[in-house]
Amino acid sequence: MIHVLIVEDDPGIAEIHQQYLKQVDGFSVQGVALSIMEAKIQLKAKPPQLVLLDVYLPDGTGIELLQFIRGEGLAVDVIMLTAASEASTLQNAMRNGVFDYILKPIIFPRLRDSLYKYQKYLSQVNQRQDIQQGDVDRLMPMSESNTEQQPRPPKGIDSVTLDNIRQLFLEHPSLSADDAGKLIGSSRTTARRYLEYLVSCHELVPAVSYGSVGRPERIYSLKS
Amino acid sequence: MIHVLIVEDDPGIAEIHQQYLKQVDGFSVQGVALSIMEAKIQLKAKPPQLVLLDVYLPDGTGIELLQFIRGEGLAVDVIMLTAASEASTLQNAMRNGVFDYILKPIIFPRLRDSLYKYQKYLSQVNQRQDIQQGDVDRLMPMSESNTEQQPRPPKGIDSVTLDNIRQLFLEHPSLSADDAGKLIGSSRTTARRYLEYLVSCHELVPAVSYGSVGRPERIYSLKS
DNA sequence: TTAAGCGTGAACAAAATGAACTTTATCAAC
DNA sequence: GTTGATAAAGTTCATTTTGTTCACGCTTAA
Repeated sequence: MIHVLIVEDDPGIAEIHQQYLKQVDGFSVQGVALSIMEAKIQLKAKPPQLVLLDVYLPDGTGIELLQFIRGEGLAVDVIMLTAASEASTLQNAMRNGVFDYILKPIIFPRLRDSLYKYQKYLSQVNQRQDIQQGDVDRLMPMSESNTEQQPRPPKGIDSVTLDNIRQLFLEHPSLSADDAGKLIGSSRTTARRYLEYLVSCHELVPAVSYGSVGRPERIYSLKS
Repeated sequence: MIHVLIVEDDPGIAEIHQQYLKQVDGFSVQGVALSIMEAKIQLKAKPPQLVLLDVYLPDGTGIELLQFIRGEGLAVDVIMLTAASEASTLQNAMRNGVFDYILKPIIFPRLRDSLYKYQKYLSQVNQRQDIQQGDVDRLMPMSESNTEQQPRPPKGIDSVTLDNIRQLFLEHPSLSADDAGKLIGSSRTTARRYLEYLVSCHELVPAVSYGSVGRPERIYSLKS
């Protein structure tokens, strides 16, 4: 049984997380902390194996608590559960060895997958005294299987063309299908296919631009 | 250019690592430290982006240095390069957010892959201000499927044919599979096999050339 | 001489693209 | 409101190239 501490300032959300955990075999909620102060007390009193950690807390950030845990050398793993979508926060969390980073709103299957992976990870680490490169590669962050596998784009989408389209938005904040086609040297049809694909991935958002007469133009921009 | 600090007590091994790094585009060795003390001084003086870190050092362990780096909150990533095969050391390293963990004896392709992955990771993190779950899953440790990857040895690749293909690019900046086949007197299929192999080695990069109608041509060029 | 291994390429199947075409959303004039 | 002109979106499918398969022949070892 893996004992979990939930650190989350909103009691309603904390309750939801607790309910989620109950639905996953092999995990039990050891406690709930509504602030960093409370979390520190509970961590000292009885270290759990795993902490579900929010970033925005009343008396500091989850990253600070994470650094505290690492500083104390506690044998505790951490899964971030947070609305913090800044790349720098993610990077900071990764530097401090979080096991996973899940963005709110929490979707249960995503959390469940992560918990199962943690379970598997623990059993594999505990099983062995000594390890080999193959074991490391299976367990480690950016190893082999993890990075190289990019979710294969569907048929009709070529990864090189897709990259070309993505690159455009580094320079141009917003584009029509016609513009994009001209810029990468393809037809409007092809550009449109990729732009719509990126919209379906939630990478781009479409807007409408009205001209003086005729059907309005569809303009694509980077999301948020 | 990514600046790297090598921390390794054996000067001979340190030299080998330095040679390896020189062979990988986009990395430069900023310094070599033979002890933890030396490493701390260099880290303070001029933090590198990446540290290649051994575990067994004369005045302490690499894990201690790693914890020092995290404690100081330095914006530094770490790849462990070590003979330490205890599971607990790996676990400790992971808790402190190492990017990779490579067991000695170091095999160059394994290190190179890791460096390329780090390069890719950096560019992806820097590219965005804000992130979405999909981005996290691509960048994070245990995300997505963790099934084993095929350790594909270069079977089907003949060293003489490979050299012929490589020679072509001294004269021609970019080629299609068809061109290459004609130039070395083989079929398109064979030329393609080698070109794709070189892409997977990061020696070549593919682009697409759109014609007036029909599937576009894949054009291969030397990397950067 | 036989067997096993491996690189090759002809033939085939699948995929990505764009010209031509159809549909749709807007504006302006009535 | 209705209608017509307009401009762009959205769709189709022939075309061109990629990507894959597998039998062949060449080499090597027993």
